[in-house]
Amino acid sequence: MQRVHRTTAIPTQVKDPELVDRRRRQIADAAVKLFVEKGFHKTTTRQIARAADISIGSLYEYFTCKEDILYLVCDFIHSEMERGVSTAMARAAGGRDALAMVIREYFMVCHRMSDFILMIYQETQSLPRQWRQRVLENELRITGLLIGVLARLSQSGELPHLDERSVELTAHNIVVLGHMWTFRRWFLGRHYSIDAYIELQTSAILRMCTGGQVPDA
Amino acid sequence: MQRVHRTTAIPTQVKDPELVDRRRRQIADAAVKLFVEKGFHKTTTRQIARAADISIGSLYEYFTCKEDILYLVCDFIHSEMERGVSTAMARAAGGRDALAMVIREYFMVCHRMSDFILMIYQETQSLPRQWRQRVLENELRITGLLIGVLARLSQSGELPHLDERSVELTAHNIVVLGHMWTFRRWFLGRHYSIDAYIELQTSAILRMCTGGQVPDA
DNA sequence: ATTATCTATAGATCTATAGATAATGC
DNA sequence: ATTATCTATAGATCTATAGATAATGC
Repeated sequence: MQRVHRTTAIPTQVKDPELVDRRRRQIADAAVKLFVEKGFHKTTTRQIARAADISIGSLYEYFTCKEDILYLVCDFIHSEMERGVSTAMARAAGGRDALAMVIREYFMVCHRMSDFILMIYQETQSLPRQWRQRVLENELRITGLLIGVLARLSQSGELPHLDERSVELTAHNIVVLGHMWTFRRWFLGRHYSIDAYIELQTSAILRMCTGGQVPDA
Repeated sequence: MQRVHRTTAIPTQVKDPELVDRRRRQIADAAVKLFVEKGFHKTTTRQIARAADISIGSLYEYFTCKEDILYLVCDFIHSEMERGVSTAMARAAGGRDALAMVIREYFMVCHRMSDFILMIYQETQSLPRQWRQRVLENELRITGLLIGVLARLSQSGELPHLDERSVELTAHNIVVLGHMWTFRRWFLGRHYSIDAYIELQTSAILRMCTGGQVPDA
């Protein structure tokens, strides 16, 4: 329902809400491919319409401007990220090596969503002020998922106790080191497999968290 | 002379090389401000010409296309970064806590160059293939400076011995955590001063490198 | 009747250049 | 003469909309 709320924030001429959802999904699916491939500014509204298999006129019944489409695309990507990270967290939570599993699962989400994450880094600036704001809030919500996990592990003693600040910053670090695989892939991908990358980064992050105090070894 | 080589790679109609350098600098200075403010695509060549205080016709005597200007701007930024990081490394090298000083100096360069680093993240994709390649090489050269420092510290025993891979990846991590201050500044800047950020990240990175084995304490 | 869709295009750009003019050096 | 600069604009977009047409439901 969160999604419905956000989607309906974009004005439309079309009355049937179910149709609006369907067409917007169809348009966003077409647009995201083009944005990833050529970037937002080099993609024309006509190309989006053609790829979505509707006319340019219809397209403008569902959006008031091109930036709307970009916002919707970003929003879909973040929903997908959040979904991915949530289930990953659930799968990994509990048990020993919980943090290592959390990191692995999160990094795999980044790996899968590589192109989309990269696109968000590049095009967020093209959004109107208010929507950029919302995209950043989405980014923060995803970081929040990791903050939650770290806080829990820190509480339960599976990690050495970290103060609130350190938990927060560590979560941001993990998030960004996951993104790093996407925006330095032109280098990393040539020298490391995703598994090697995850393994090395996981042990680095664990050292960062535990500072050598392995909790129960 | 590296710079001259690169600059002259961009074709021009103007014969006097000293004039070419001067005008291009003047144009790049104007352009970078506009690119930071509005992005590459929303900046017009006319705006650049006006801001540089030359006519649009003259501008096209020094560049063959708009992307040339972006490339030159990126190149200047990377030169400036490299200069900053080099002198920072020199200032910090040697002595105990060498790594902590290196990190501080590097992060301060990122802080100073915040807007420009962010712009490169956003606009590198807008460059033609070959020049994007060059920008990425520049990025790698800067990372190389940190690899060099880490390798030296690791050799000299100021850090625990790290294998080649770990040195390389740690350098990338430091580089990216410096960039993180620029592209998450909308959040971090509201919660941390640059000094607090550096302090927290430095201790995190040190733990990451030493894994609790403090070398001589 | 109402809703959704389409075609055709107005209107507003923006990049890059042609051709004219001014400045410089022999 | 040569080099650098300018003005004016060709030519090629591209976004967004007006107004016509088709589909749907009463």
